[in-house]
Amino acid sequence: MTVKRSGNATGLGEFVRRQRELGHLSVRQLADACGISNAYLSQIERGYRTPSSFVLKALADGLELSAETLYAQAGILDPSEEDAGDVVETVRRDPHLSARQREMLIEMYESFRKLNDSD
Amino acid sequence: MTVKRSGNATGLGEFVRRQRELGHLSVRQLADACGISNAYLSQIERGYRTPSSFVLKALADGLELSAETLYAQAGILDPSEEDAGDVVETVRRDPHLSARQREMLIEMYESFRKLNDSD
DNA sequence: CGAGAGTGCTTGCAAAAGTTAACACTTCTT
DNA sequence: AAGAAGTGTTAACTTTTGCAAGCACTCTCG
Repeated sequence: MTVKRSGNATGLGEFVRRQRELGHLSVRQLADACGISNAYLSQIERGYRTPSSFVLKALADGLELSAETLYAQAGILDPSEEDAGDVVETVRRDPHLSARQREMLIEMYESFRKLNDSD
Repeated sequence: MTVKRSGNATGLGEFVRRQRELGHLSVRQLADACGISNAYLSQIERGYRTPSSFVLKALADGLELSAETLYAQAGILDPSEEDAGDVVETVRRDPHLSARQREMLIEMYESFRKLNDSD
């Protein structure tokens, strides 16, 4: 195969592992939720295997995040196509919220970020 | 693998073939453009093979359509997930949050919206 | 008529994906 | 202390992916 492969495979694995740990799931729990074997998930997380589209999709579902995010992490979707967007900016621009509500959401978001960083 | 597979695999193949013919490309031409073998492309189009994420991405590029479109055809991406923009989507895509944190933010956001609507 | 060159398709194989069954380790229970 | 149950990982295996090489066919051209 001439197609570029596995350039970001490790990045994907690390991302999956981080997401799994943030959700306090064991390898077996997530693997079961995804319908794949725990051994395989372990290998994916450590960059020894490159999951297929279907497994990637199942992982996204199991981790409860959008498939785009995972695909972007895998280096499959162009950044321009996925563009995760900045939560803070999007909240600021939302015309349906009051100023106070915006503030609360942003504060909540940032406290989550801070929490996760200190893990 | 227990993950649902190849449900739409044939649909994908037919779609690729249609797109290729619309572009007046031969199997070999598209295969070359995608960096895959013509034999393999032929099998994909007739539903005998399920292309990996990387090949799918290459096919999208070769056919000059967005990866989302192809992934949707493959039954991998939900069509609803295709457009970005609002707060909920942005939160769902944020790679730095845990599943629970995402849920909390979204719930908070939606309760705000509901509150505001009833004014 | 041939000889190229174009079309899609089949075959056989190497390499990668993915599974089952174990392993070594920790933690909790009795 | 020992056993049960949880953690992640390894090894050996089967299945699928993806390719190189070649097949059969059509069309064009000298």
